[in-house]
Amino acid sequence: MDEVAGAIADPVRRAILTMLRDSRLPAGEIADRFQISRPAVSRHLRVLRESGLVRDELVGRRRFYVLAPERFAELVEWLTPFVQPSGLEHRLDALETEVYRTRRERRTRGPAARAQENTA
Amino acid sequence: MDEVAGAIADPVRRAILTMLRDSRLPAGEIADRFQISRPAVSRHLRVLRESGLVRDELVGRRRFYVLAPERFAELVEWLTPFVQPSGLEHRLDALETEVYRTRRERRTRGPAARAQENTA
DNA sequence: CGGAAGCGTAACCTACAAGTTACGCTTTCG
DNA sequence: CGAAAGCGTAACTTGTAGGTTACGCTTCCG
Repeated sequence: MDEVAGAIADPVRRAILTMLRDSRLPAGEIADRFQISRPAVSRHLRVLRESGLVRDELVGRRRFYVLAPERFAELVEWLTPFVQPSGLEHRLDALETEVYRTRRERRTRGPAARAQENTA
Repeated sequence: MDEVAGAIADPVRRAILTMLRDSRLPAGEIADRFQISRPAVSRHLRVLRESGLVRDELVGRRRFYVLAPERFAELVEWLTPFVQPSGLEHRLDALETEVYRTRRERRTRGPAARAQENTA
């Protein structure tokens, strides 16, 4: 829990997580999107890995990073009691949005399409 | 947003927030519950204040701290897209729990009771 | 087989977060 | 009015997070 909160506290790591929301990415491609050096990004990736927020998949000489959604829920559940009752509406809206997004993506790219992406 | 995430990353500050969930507290009483020195706690309180997660209310020579729920929602909304679809159930459960908790508290202590507490 | 591609790690530097002690400003009250 | 209560702030110390460069290990491919 402490690790998760700490991991999310850094803006670079939050940006990485946002990138991975769209698709899995190899370490090099992630590093290219930042101004900081590749080793610096590599360590951010390690922090994310150790916090359990991402997994890595080795493919040849590349290492792909993938979101590991499980741990996110912890933090959300910790935060829930603090959200003001009037904020519940917004949260339900967000939930709804998310449900639609998930459905749309499942239509767009089925499980089969997943094997095709990121093979450049 | 960065401030909020950073504020929550610290275990002491999370503990303070949890305390304030039950009732508002004066700075001294908060400090007493930790092993670290009072000035240290005082700075944690400042961080929380500047991040907008808490407000302070001056009463005589005491300074009470109160939760300011608004900012919490930001973080929750940022996290929402990452929570796995199967996690939605858990989140809805948490929501339900929270709703009941809120209702129970509103029954137990009405708005009138609020003026009575923490007047020791 | 040898060089390049792709990453991680080690060693080092620097800035900052978080702790401590000392101090000063209001407010309360005998 | 003066002392104590209640907090915040300043100044200082120290561990660690995050950046850089240098290096080494696999994997791919001409």
